[in-house]
Amino acid sequence: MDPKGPPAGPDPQPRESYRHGDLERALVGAGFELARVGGPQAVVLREATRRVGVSPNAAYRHFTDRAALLAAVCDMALAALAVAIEDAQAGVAPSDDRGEVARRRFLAVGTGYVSFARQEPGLFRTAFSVPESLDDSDSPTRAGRTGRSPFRLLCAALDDMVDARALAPASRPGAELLAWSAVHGLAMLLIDGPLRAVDDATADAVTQRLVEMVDRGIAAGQNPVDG
Amino acid sequence: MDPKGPPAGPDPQPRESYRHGDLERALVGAGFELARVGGPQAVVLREATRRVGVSPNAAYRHFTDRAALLAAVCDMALAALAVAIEDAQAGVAPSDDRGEVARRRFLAVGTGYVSFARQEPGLFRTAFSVPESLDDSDSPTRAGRTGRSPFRLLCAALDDMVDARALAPASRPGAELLAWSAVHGLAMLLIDGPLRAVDDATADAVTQRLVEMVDRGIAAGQNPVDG
DNA sequence: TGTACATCAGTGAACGCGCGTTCACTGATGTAC
DNA sequence: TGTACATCAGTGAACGCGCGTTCACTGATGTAC
Repeated sequence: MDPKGPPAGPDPQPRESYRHGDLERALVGAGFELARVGGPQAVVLREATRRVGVSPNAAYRHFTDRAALLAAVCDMALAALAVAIEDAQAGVAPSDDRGEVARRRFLAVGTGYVSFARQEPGLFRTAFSVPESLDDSDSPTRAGRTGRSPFRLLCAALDDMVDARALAPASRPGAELLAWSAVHGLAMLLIDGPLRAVDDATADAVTQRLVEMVDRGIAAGQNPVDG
Repeated sequence: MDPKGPPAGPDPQPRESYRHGDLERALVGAGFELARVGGPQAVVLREATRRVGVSPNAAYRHFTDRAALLAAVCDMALAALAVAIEDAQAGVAPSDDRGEVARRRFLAVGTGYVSFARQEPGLFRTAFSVPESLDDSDSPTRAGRTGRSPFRLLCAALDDMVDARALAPASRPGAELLAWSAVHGLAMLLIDGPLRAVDDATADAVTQRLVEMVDRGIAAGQNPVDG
């Protein structure tokens, strides 16, 4: 509740709010909680300062404006998504069949993605609220434990499938966009759209079918994949 | 610019704004234009009344609050999307191969959907901004020329494929969700996401690949489709 | 056909709200001597 | 080790904005007699 900053002062009693210590990080954290509950719209500069116990204008020492704060929160949400994907991938059982492992790790990107969207819809919406190119998305602030952004995790999984001969090299270019579209669309329909009311079991079943559809359909038409 | 209402008055000069005639429709129309430019957030009640040339509170004669106006605009956006899909389907060349026609009409749902999203991103976002179940989406205000909502057009296209033996009956249940997810996700990535900067040719190519992926992948794994 | 009247779609003014942002300031901190 | 001082992260008050919404009202319209 009261995390000490790096310079561990010899001061036992709370120093009120003056000279906060790490206000920037605290504001991003407060914004992250706001985003978790209410999505990007809920990331209100004044409310973030209120929660940290600081006057509204103090935020301007660390962010040029509200958009800069939101961008920082967005990066944090992307990092949380990346961790969720990594966790899902970590659950893939090892096997001697290298191709099968690569395929399962690829499917885990999709299931982890959708499951994060369902568990943290506010963060998910926030992660995609700042319209920036995700091509240069390898900023460490947007990455998970392996230092990869969600997009890079997807690309790596596809590359591994090619390496393991579970996907024809001819099918690889652009495949990340197809897979991403499918999974992203399902996530949106589940959290904001007509499927937002379905129970977990149904959502899981649809997700499973979807990632299998992608797996089947991603192979280029004229080049059947060697299994 | 000055469309006469149904009761064609014998009054040649504009009657200013008093007794508007069809203020409800005019407000929805103004809201529609606002949504077209700026999405659901831009549907501001005061701005709509301003454009119609009426005092802000006049809107409350026809809508209980802003949310009601937005819902009406949302329905209109859904109807516009339905028309776009119908137009795309109308472009499918006739053929003796009934299965091929059914498949092409199915693919046209996807291409029409994505192309509408690209051409009218504000309306597209607005169409999905009001979180309501789309299962009961056959309200005429949300339908296109054939009286079907976008979701119903998709379902009908899939049903036709089954009828024409272009899709195995076992693959039909739930297929609409898989197809919709893929196409919806691509639309979102193209208008709000990392693909918003790509040129038309690239967008069309990715769209084409995506709908083909869906077409290939939608067949249930254990039941290969007879084609 | 003419008149009295109820209806109700509009007006004009005002409200409270919370926002983002700016201003001049204050006082604890760390450094140079 | 002690002191003067520059730095700069915070304060407190205020701004203008545009929003959604409510109030008491007004006056054109259509209807009953």
